[in-house]
Amino acid sequence: MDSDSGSICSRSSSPDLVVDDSAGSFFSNKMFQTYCQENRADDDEEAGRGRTERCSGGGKTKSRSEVNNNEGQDLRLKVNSRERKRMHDLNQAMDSLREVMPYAQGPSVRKLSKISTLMLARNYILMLSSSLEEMKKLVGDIYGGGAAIQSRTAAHPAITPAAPAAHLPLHPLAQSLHSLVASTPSGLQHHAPCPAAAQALHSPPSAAFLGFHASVQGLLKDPLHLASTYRHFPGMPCPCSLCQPLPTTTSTLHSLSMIK
DNA sequence: TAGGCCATCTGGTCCT
DNA sequence: AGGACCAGATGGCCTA
Repeated sequence: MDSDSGSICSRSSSPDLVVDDSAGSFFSNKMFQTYCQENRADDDEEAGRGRTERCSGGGKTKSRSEVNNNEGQDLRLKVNSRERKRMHDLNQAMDSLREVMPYAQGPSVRKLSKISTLMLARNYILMLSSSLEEMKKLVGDIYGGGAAIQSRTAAHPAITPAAPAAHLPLHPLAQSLHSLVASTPSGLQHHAPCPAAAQALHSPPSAAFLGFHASVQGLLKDPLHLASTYRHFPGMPCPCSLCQPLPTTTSTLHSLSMIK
């Protein structure tokens, strides 16, 4: 009935957002489409009837007030439908964000709440950023002196720049990266409760190098109850609030203040 | 049963 | 004027 209702699930208000329909998020796409098909008609009709009296002219000529009433009603329905669709788009975006977050996804794991998803994503980005910075430093340390490497390779032709790791002790970050690369997709299934088991699974040097402080972790509260729903990847830095690095920078201080 | 989370409606504000 | 965005209110569902 509503002219707008047919397009509820079809268009995204954010054109640059790509949502993968094949991905198996909880309330994304399939469930939502089913929901739309089942409730579309009822929603719009009930929404109108529930709040504003519907004028049933019964085929007779409608008075001006009735026409205005119907127009206002239609407008209200259209606005409601748009708002509903906007929120659905927002939820789809939230689902697509959940899909790329490092937490267990499946029928047996409860979906992250919106606030948890956002805060987890923020912590994850911060963690990746710091890891990237550390990696840059590491690369700078290893390859920084190009001349030094040249002279080294000249003195020892067997040592090539392509294979420095074979002769240098692995940096802790490199170790953690190795474990990252080595983790298979099946390894992406979380299996360790936070944070003690995660600490046991992390190789101690890499965990320490990435700034995870178990003694402090134990003291931190988890206001979002992430620990109950969030499980950790083996060998992977954890972005959850329990495993956050110490607030040594202003950004992390901000993150802590954001956690209330 | 209380509290958390969510979907929806609604009115207001801002922008094009 | 119409649409997007936002926040408050409300009610339903689920879990501890």
